[in-house]
Amino acid sequence: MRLTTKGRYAVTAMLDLALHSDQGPVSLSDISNRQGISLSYLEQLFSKLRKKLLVTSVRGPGGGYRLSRSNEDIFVAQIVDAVNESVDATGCKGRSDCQSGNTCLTHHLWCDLSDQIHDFLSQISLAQLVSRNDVRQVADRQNIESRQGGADSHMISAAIID
Amino acid sequence: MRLTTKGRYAVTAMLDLALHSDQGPVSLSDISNRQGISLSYLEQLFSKLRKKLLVTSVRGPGGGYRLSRSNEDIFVAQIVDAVNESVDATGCKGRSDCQSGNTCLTHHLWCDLSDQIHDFLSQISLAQLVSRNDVRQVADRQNIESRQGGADSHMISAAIID
DNA sequence: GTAATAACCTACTAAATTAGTCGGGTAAAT
DNA sequence: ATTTACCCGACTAATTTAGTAGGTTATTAC
Repeated sequence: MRLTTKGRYAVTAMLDLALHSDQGPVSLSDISNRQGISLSYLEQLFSKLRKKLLVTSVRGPGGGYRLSRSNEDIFVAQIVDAVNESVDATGCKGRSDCQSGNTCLTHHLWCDLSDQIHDFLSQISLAQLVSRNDVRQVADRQNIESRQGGADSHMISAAIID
Repeated sequence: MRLTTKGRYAVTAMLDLALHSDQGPVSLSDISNRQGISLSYLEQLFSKLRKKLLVTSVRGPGGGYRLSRSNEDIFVAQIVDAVNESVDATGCKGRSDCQSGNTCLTHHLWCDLSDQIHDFLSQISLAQLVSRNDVRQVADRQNIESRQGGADSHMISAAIID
């Protein structure tokens, strides 16, 4: 089971895309600025997201990425699966060969847990996240920050206050 | 969020302990043989389990480890917490400082997921696992194997068959 | 057509973590 | 006294993460 920044970044970036989808294609440098994620790293993640048909790209000036389908039809589990290989909690990827060829004592427990996590993340769509209050609040803050010049501008103000 | 072999080994070992608790203290070398986990690695894990008061130790010949309380009062979440630091899915460990001091866009989502996982694993006791059919079947196989001489004896038989 | 933009691609790298190993101790039973 | 088995710290190889670097290709604006 691995859920690290890779999966978290991917979901955050996709949510950013969903939040700004009314403004035409969103460039990775915009996402990088707003979310504080390295541009090159985003490129790697979006390469995978594109191959899994979650986004489409538009090249050239004014280009960027778009969600390949509606907000409501993209689920967190799909995004995490696209960049992590899976949210599998077993060590044997469900093959039941965890103890040198045989099923280990706790195999079924980890299968149950995997199902639990997958079900949970499969039920949450980008549309649901967009409409959440906590998400809207953070998004509003980020929009103000990025208009003032970059994701870390609050750090500078903090330094000035000090 | 990390759930790797460390946590899985710990739960497997604790379940082995629960399954053989009627036979007095269980030595780590017994667990190592039955479960195919390195002895030195088990020692590290049990050092943490002991510090978290999940097991008690008996030194000297015939010694080993015992569960510190009843089957029914030890839960999978406690075991995983004892060896991993936590099953937290956020990157900021709940501190809400995920984006250079501020809350990141998906912070609350990962909090919800963490709660979900923790609730699930908190409800499963060792006693419940011991009474599961899938666990009993694997345990029976392991008992036969270990009487025949080690956890990997089936590998040898397989080699002979080849 | 040229310059700018931004996607696309491959390869490399530093840091962290995992999953161990190794070599010694120390307490208790025979 | 010797064996058993817990206890402890340091070390290590392999893997993964997170990010960098340096380019190429497609598209738009001038």
